[in-house]
Amino acid sequence: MDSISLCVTCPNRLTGFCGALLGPDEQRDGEPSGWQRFFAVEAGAQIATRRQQSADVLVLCAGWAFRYFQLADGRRQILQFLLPGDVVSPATIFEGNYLFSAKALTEVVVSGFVRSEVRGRCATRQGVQAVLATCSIAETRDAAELATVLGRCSAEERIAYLLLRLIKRIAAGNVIRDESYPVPLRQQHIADAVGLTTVHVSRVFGLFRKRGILTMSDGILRVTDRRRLEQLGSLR
Amino acid sequence: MDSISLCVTCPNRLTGFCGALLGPDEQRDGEPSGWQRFFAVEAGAQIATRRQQSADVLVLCAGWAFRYFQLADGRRQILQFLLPGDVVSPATIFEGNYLFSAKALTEVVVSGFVRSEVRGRCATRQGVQAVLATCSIAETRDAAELATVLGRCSAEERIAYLLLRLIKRIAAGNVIRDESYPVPLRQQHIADAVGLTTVHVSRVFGLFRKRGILTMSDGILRVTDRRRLEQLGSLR
DNA sequence: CGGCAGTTTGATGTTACTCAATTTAAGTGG
DNA sequence: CCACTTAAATTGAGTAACATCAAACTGCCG
Repeated sequence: MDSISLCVTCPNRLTGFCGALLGPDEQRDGEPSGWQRFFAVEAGAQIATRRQQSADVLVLCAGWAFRYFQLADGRRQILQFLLPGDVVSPATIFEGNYLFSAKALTEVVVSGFVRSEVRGRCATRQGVQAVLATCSIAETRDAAELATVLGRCSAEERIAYLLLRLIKRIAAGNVIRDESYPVPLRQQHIADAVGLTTVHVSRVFGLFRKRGILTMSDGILRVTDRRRLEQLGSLR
Repeated sequence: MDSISLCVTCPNRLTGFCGALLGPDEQRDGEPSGWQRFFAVEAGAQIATRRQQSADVLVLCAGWAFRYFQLADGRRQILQFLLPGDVVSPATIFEGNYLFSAKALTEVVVSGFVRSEVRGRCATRQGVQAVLATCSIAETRDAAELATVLGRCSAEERIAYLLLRLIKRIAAGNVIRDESYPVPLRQQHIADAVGLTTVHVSRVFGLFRKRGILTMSDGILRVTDRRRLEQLGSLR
């Protein structure tokens, strides 16, 4: 993970965690502010490793990544896909080492905030705590929903759930036409996220294609029957 | 859920969340302090329901309960078993309504703290924030580990993991002799916690018994081969 | 053109589910 | 104390869902 001198603009810095953390005065392009650093990470590279000590709080600025938990024998569970604006590991705001590992899916730019500074602002700056609470609540809700889906839902339901969650998050930050979403995932990632094998993921995609629900190729997910997808993948 | 006038002593109030929240001056037996109420809940009764509005932050004082998420068709996933001292739903400290439902396993005593007061103390009282952070981190870690186990582990591993987690928590607050733990769970609860059917849970217990790993009857779990159990159920 | 990573497909195996019957345990009222 | 009731656990047989193994196919890049 190389530190880059070029100052990269975090496209989502005005919203979410970054937005609350940085005052409006600091949210202009310009040289790094001293307690904020930027890193470029190449596709597929490790961003963080469980139990590793971390100097700062990482926030994803550009590209896709994922948080995961790996068992001793190599099996792994992807816990969350990370999109620009997401905190790589919210727990690092309070704790020195990572609870989970994280890897880059695409080329990625990560911003690191010095932890002590972040915590200082948590105490003093108006609104940071609220954002922190919201973020922490969202994290536990997501993890618990994932557990529910993994424990109680079929392969089709799991994949439908995952894709629905993803496209909602993608749509939140982008203009979407034709129910067509950029999703830079291999079937291996989907398998690791929903607790299946790649072979079975492929079969389910085949089924979805045959039934006219969706297709996925070239990193583009095209949803052709949103209603049916939601019948399968909504938890309510 | 009846409010009880009798003042019940929360045995764990000196540790964890309650301990940090209440000052040492308030930690004596006596009449309720005005912003803290107590409720008695009978075995099997609902303590909280998802999306229900909550006036206060509930903490379990006595008995066992569990948090769960229920799907529209009745399938449910138990997310965590709650022991005395546990916050029923940590998110309620910040949010008005429950993210998850909760039910009593045994007769239970729950203590309710007025939310505004809790939040006030979060801002001012030394140490409350740290405990809150620790508690929130533990919650996400547990949920993520659960997701990993559900997504990637076999039935035997799942049950071993669940029991190991439970006995660690039980042992933390009690004197344990003979690797023998009080566990007031039906096989139905275990099934709902690890994403299996009761029939299959029964078979796995039969296997564990035959192999001399553990037995469970009359609400007592007896571990006869801790090492083998840990080989199955440890994540490291 | 060959090589490689990712996907698809088929055949077969295993794990866990379903359904149904039986046993065990725990009350409950006479 | 004992028949009766009921909930929980166990067992067996058959089935469905998903895994495993292996081969073929696709698109891409050097």
